[in-house]
Amino acid sequence: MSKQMSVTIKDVSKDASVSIKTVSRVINNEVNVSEDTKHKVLQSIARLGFKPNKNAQSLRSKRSYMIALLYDNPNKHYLADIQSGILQVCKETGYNLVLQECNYQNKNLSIEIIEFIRDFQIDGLIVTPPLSDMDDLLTSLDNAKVHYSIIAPSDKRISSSYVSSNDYDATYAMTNEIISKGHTDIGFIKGHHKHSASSLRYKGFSDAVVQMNIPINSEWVKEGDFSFDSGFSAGLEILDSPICPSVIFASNDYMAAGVMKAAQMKRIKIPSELCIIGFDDSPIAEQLWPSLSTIRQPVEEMACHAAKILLGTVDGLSEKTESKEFKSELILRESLVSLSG
Amino acid sequence: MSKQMSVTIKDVSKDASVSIKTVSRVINNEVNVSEDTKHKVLQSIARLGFKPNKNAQSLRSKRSYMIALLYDNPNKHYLADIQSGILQVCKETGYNLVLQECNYQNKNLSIEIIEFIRDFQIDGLIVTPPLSDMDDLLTSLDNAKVHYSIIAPSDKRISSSYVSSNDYDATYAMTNEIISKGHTDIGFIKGHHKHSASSLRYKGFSDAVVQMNIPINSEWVKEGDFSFDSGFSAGLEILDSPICPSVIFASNDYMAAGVMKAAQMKRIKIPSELCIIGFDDSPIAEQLWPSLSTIRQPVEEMACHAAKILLGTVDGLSEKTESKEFKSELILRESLVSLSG
DNA sequence: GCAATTGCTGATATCGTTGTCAAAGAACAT
DNA sequence: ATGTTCTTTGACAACGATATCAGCAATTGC
Repeated sequence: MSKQMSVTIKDVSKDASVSIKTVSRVINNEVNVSEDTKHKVLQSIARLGFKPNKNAQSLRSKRSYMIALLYDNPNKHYLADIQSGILQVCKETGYNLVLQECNYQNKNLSIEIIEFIRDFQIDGLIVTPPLSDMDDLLTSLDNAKVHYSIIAPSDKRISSSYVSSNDYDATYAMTNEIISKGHTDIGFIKGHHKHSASSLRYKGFSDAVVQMNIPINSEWVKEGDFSFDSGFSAGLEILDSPICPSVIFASNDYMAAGVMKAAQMKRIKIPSELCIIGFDDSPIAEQLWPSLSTIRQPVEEMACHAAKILLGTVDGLSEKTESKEFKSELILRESLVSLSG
Repeated sequence: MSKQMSVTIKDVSKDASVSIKTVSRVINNEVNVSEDTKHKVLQSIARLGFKPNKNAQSLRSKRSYMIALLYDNPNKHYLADIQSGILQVCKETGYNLVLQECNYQNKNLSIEIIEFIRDFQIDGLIVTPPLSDMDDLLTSLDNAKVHYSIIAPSDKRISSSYVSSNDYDATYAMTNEIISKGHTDIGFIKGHHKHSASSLRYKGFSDAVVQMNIPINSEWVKEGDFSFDSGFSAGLEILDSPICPSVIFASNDYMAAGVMKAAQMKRIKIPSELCIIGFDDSPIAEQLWPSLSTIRQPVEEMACHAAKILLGTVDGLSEKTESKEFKSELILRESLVSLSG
């Protein structure tokens, strides 16, 4: 206790008068240990304050008790939510989270990631958009027999470790909400084409519009990259059209904020002259004036679930968790009102 | 190569016809290895694609090649910047970053952190506000001989591993800027009292005001907690005063955004009737309309520097990096104009 | 010329766990 | 009584690196 040296399994085995292997058995909750010896060992462990050395465990068992988060996402709030969701599960299970920032354009990405996993014996990965949209990456991970779970908008990909959001349904529902308020002139700003969410969100919008026999004016449909600036430019372009829409639906809140700024600079009144819709329910949605109608996905919960799925496959102990699609929620705020006149 | 098994130092030693110790010497860049053998070994390493096993290294050398980021900060952008700054350095040096979210109210915080470090043999810590303001925590770390570097507003604490920002100077300068524009009725919203930045920022403001013989109206000074909501409430309170200030200076951008929303709801025109100033240059500052005048700290650079300092002490190889105070920059945007009338 | 120092190298112990395998005893079947 | 199986246990090797220390040349000092 007073010495600097830390207590090892050997000390425990002496204290409990059993072999080190038996102590190891108790630590790892193996079967075939009599209640008596188990109790004895646990007492010694408690008395000596023994903590297994993770590096020795990792070296021998080839498991690191660490999982990594793979991301290449400019949206910091999204990322922060993902991180805290994962960290909750890590805290419960004693795993640790390491960050791995990636560049989806990196030609060697798959190779580098697999090297990283081997180097640090990372037990598993959580893959977020847009990396989760890269089929070749996922295939490489499969081939390398890497454990992973992915967070992504739902589409047809079949995988057992899949946490998804229903982006299509969400924009479909929001578009119906817009139409029900009497609007027919609706602009749309798409997201970055590398994100599968972009096409799904647009499809939800266009399907809803077409279903109601409302024509899509292609002058009012622009492509952004999820950034404020791209939303701002797209907004300016749309608002420069000879005829303006009465609503602009942007594929995320940052772009919606860009549209709002563009409109305000042009002295267009929101929401009376122009309604604006976003996606994500970022903090900024509530902080703008007027506040932004948007769509909320339970990102933190999704990340939590993804971590549980991963640890379920990695760590036999925790019960298996199933794939799941999470539902989004429409958040109606000041920026969307019924069409007047 | 074809086998699943990874290449070990033993394989290299055979291939190069030297002892494993010599290979180890080469890996670790030790002295007293002849150029000849060094070359031979490096060739074998390259040929076999050898990568040292981090867990074995850690076990033997008691170093994990991992550093941890300690935080308890609601500001996600700040945190994201910190993370990417650190990750840059990690990438260069081959270290990894693990996240450790803390609760500054946790009574056992010091103990838990030190346990965490022992468990995972974490090589060092980077401590961010408000944890960096907790003297007892830092003392515990010192006693446990834990390597760490801290990021904090400058104050008198003496430490060799200290990256600081000049919050006092920054608000002092900004206040002078405000005064030079003819304003004398200035409100201020303080930040969370647990952050030392809060008092420093207020002191910079009040010193500048007092120096110019401008009285401080205590009705116009409120305390928030750095959140949008607290800024919103404080803003409403100030704007409900019988006489309103012509400027409100908030201790961060989120609170400033809250003030802006409060003003806009009251149909107070910005900036003609009320100027608003923030702090941090968060993305929202530019995205609001009118855009927010604020103060920019090079957070990412600071984090980068903190990581370098830490790895300088942890990892003898990299050259030592010194403590440093980073200067802030005034960002003047639309929300601050000269007093008219 | 001989001892002392320096430069380079390798055999082997070691870090703290888990894995392998065999032994001992109890329980059961024949 | 004997063979077979099951449960519980421990001795020892192994994981893949670094640390210690000793040995052997080559160089230096006097």
